[in-house]
Amino acid sequence: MTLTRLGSGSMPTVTLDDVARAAGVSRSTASRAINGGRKVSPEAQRAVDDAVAMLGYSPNPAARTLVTRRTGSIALVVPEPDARILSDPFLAGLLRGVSDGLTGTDLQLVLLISRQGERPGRTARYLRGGHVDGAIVASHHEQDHLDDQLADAALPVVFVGRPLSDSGLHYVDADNVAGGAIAARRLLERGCRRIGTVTGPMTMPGGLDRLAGWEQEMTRAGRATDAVTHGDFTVEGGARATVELVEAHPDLDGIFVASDLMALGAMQVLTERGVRVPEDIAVMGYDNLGVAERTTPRLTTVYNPLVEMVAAATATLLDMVDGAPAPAGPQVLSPYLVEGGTA
Amino acid sequence: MTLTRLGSGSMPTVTLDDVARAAGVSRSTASRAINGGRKVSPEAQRAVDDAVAMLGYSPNPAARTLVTRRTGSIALVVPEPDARILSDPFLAGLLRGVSDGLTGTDLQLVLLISRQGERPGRTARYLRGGHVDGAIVASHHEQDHLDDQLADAALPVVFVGRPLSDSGLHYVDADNVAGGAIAARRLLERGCRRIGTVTGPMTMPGGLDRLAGWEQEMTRAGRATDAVTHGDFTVEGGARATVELVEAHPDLDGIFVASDLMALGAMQVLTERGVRVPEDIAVMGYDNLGVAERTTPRLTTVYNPLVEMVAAATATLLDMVDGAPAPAGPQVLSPYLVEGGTA
DNA sequence: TTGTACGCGTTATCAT
DNA sequence: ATGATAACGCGTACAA
Repeated sequence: MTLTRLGSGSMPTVTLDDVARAAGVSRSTASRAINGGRKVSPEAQRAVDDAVAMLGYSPNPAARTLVTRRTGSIALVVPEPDARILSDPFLAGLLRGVSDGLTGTDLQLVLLISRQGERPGRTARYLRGGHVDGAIVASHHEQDHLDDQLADAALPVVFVGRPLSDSGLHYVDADNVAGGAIAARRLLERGCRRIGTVTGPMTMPGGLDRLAGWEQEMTRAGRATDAVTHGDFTVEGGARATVELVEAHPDLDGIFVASDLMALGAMQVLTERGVRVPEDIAVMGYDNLGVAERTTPRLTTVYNPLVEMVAAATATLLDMVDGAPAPAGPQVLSPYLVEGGTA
Repeated sequence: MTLTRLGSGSMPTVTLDDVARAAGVSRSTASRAINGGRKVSPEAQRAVDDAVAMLGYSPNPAARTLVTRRTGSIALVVPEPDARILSDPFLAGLLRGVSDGLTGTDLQLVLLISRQGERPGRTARYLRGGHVDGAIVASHHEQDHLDDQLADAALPVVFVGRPLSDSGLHYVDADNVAGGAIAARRLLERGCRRIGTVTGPMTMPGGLDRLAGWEQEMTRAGRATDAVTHGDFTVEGGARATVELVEAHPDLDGIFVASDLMALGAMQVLTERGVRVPEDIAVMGYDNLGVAERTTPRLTTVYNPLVEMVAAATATLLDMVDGAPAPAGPQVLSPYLVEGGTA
């Protein structure tokens, strides 16, 4: 007897029943053999395995989900795709993190990118709708209230980066305050006499915290903290804020720029103006997520352990999905200095 | 009567039956009201709407999928995460493309990143398993035989980039031959007397085609095409290949580097060696996917219309999912020159 | 160890 | 327009 493979015509969906019949056992036995394989005789097991191979059987995920209440997938939520998110190593870092965290599992990744102009609440509805077993939410903006919308959800959720409204949600974060301090310290130890900073958006925890850390360290060293301008985590924004900064404070000989992308912009405008980096002005960046490596000279920067954060978040999420209680406090990872030639 | 919201306890899964009961109609009517709303009286519609809102009802996707045979999601397959894929604007471009193509739809995106060390065929099995309604496959390497594995599948699939084994699959591509020619032409018109090229991997269609285009144009202009070295689409590889190239051909005054990342490496080593760009040697890049914008001077390059390709692929896929036949031939988009200061 | 029977939540068919 | 009722494909108590 020959097996006829139907060409492009829709395959006649081989079901568990077919497998059972072909193996000469009942559906239950076939099911057990296919899953754990517990409580099934070697012969039955073999018969089922053969039938599966023969028929090219693949369990229907929907049916399985319907009864097990497990979808086998988790969501990565990337809200508000502003310039920073979609154009940068940031996104790649996120994906590497969850990808790392998912190795060994059979879970798949559903990527939720909030498209602008879509009805608010759509993402939250999707997440609560039972499409996924859990979610990790990255870098949310202030305006979207995903944290509130998810606060009372049954769905396991882990945030990457401290949510603005601390509603008891679990999250993993990097110690951006410490990072800002590291940057300041480097410039101080380097002997800079007058140090300024270009911050990130004051609406984002990361921007705020890095500034706070810088101020702390500067103050501790008895330095002024008045040379501050604000950027938006983009190259152009960094360039603009740097021009502002140096024009307002011509005596600067060291700048902490709160992201590598902005630092890139800073280096460009400084170079254009004939300012030598680091001889005239030392520049510290932040992130080390693929940009700092590519400047000349290589940017001295602070590593923002994004991949590790996301991997940790994923690991935690997996535990929660498996029924483990959410960890008591947040996990906080430490940034560290990455040597370069600009500070 | 007050609605009691259960706190963290797992919500008692409100089903369509509950809605129907609360609305005083049958399940069928409730279902119709919730979906198209066809053949349902205004009163019934209102009653159902109210009940839905009241109960916070959300249809069970698994149950729905089970009967409709639609999952409401498509997969983006990113095989073989080598250096190029995960660390670069390439991935961001892919995601922007599908994201663009998905606007207006209720489809979600499942990201399939082949993790190395996983059983081969896993991805193909997943795709054939009915988890998604369709798939777009990007930038596959030679070694994974996803194209073969998917050739006879019932699942709608669109490739981004020409598959190596042309098995009648549908794909959308960029005209890399034309792109290579554009790069060559620019260098020729600029007055370069001796032109070389750093290619991409000779195992990838893009690498091969860009070289072919360059050779075509050079030959047409009566120039030699012997100054060729091979890179791997990475910064380091580009730097290495460039050194090789200029050492073997000291008379070069123009180089076409087949990717911006490699061009970045090229500019770095050239600068280190005291070679001025573009005065001594003009440099043409390729891609314009986020790297060229950030070099100083800005790289002159050829735009590889990745986002448009993926968006087109997604659009085609959506049609196919909706039952439309696969287009006859491949869609091919055209690259174009992007001005910069290096050539 | 194996099989029987039921339930998961929805949509689709077909009378009414 | 509405309402029974039958699938959809699978896991799993429970009984044997």
